[in-house]
Amino acid sequence: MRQSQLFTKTLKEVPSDEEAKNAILLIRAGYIHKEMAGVYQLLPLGLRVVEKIKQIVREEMNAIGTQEMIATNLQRKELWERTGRWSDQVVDVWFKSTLKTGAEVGFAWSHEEPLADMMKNHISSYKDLPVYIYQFQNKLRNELRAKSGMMRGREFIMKDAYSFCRSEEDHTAYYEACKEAYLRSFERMGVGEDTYVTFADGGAFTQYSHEFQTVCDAGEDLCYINREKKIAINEEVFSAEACKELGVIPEEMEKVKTAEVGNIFNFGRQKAEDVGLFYDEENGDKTAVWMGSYGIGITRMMGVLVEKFADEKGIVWPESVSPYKVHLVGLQTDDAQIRDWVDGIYTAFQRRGVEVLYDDRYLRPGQKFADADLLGVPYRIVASKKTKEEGRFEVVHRASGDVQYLSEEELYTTFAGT
RNA sequence: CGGGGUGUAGCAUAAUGGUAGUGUACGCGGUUUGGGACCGUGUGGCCCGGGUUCGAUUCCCGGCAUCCCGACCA
Repeated sequence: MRQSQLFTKTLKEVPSDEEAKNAILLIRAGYIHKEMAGVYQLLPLGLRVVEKIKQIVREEMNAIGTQEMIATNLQRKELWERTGRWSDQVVDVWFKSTLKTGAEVGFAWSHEEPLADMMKNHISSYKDLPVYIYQFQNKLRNELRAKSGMMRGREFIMKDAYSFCRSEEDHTAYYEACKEAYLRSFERMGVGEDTYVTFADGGAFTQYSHEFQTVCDAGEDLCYINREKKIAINEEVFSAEACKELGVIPEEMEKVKTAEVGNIFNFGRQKAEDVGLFYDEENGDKTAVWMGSYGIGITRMMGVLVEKFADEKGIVWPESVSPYKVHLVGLQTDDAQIRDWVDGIYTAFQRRGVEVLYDDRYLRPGQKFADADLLGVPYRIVASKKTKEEGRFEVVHRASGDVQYLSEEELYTTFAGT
């Protein structure tokens, strides 16, 4: 992508209506646009990051046999009434509207009910089980108070998966596989070290549920963690008994702020019973399906990554989610000879399939470097008149600041990657 | 939903009971060119409604928006 063609502009000033570091940097760098409190448009750069995060999660979900689909945002009132969750007293984040016909509809804050109900069309026998589905979808939640930028919005992208099993054993096997898939996903996004499978309140169905909490100062949750044993307990269920059960000593637990990036739930057979999702056993018995649900906050993850890795100059993306792999910064490109030469390097990168953002603008170097730092692409490659004469390219690693000098050929072998 | 703060140009800000100044961004001309350079010039603005007043961007009331703290987050 030629930066001169990118319609987004960077901002030197900090927006006055944002306090959260993630929102400030993402807005300043032109990744997102604030539409209203807790609602952000994804601009071209932001979309690329979101797609990168999604792709990692997609690969891991596919790998454990989960099938991707997309559910609708409009939902039936009748369905939620059946499970007692239409009422605003029970679920206080509903957005609701009315069709021209007069029928009330809800906007998706979760997809548990509709997808469980939908499965009645596809699951009727034990032979049809198990089924694992997932989607990336916008969730709409009428939060009383949006805050922390991308971390807690009213409209956000979530990956939600649902499992439909015959037995508890089958369910547990998938549940564990999903747990591993999540850990691999977070590892790939660069926060494996700091992300904990956390014991949290299990709600109505089980004693504990599992959350995936990433240590992050901007997070809203408090957890007690044990770094060696890699065990974390949410403050809400932290107790002497809980510690004993998990084999840790309360005094050895470190209290940290965390952001919930994922959550997995075991519903048992209750959910299917409420919705009316039954299958025939071999002997003809009607049995409720054993269900589970599994979420990852995609856009929240984007915010968490900014919060965790950004420095005073701007965003620092983990390579796996960066909108581009290299940022080719051309200097003296107003000189036609230099420009043609740098254009050639840009084209060569593209031909080799390297995701490259090319700063071809006629600006002063300082401005281009400042923008590059703000955007946070992992490698900045400068191509200038001097580079052309000396035949070696300055390559700066955004995260560490390490500088190396490579020949043109080395550039391609290094970044074309295998 | 309770408490507090703030609404002036794309963004950030200043002053003011008599229609508003600056920075940045943007347009034009010029000097610059390895860390957000500079000179000249130009475009562009008081959240909405009501009240007080000869006159309100300014004061008062209400609304809306937004931020923060708390509550909430099955």
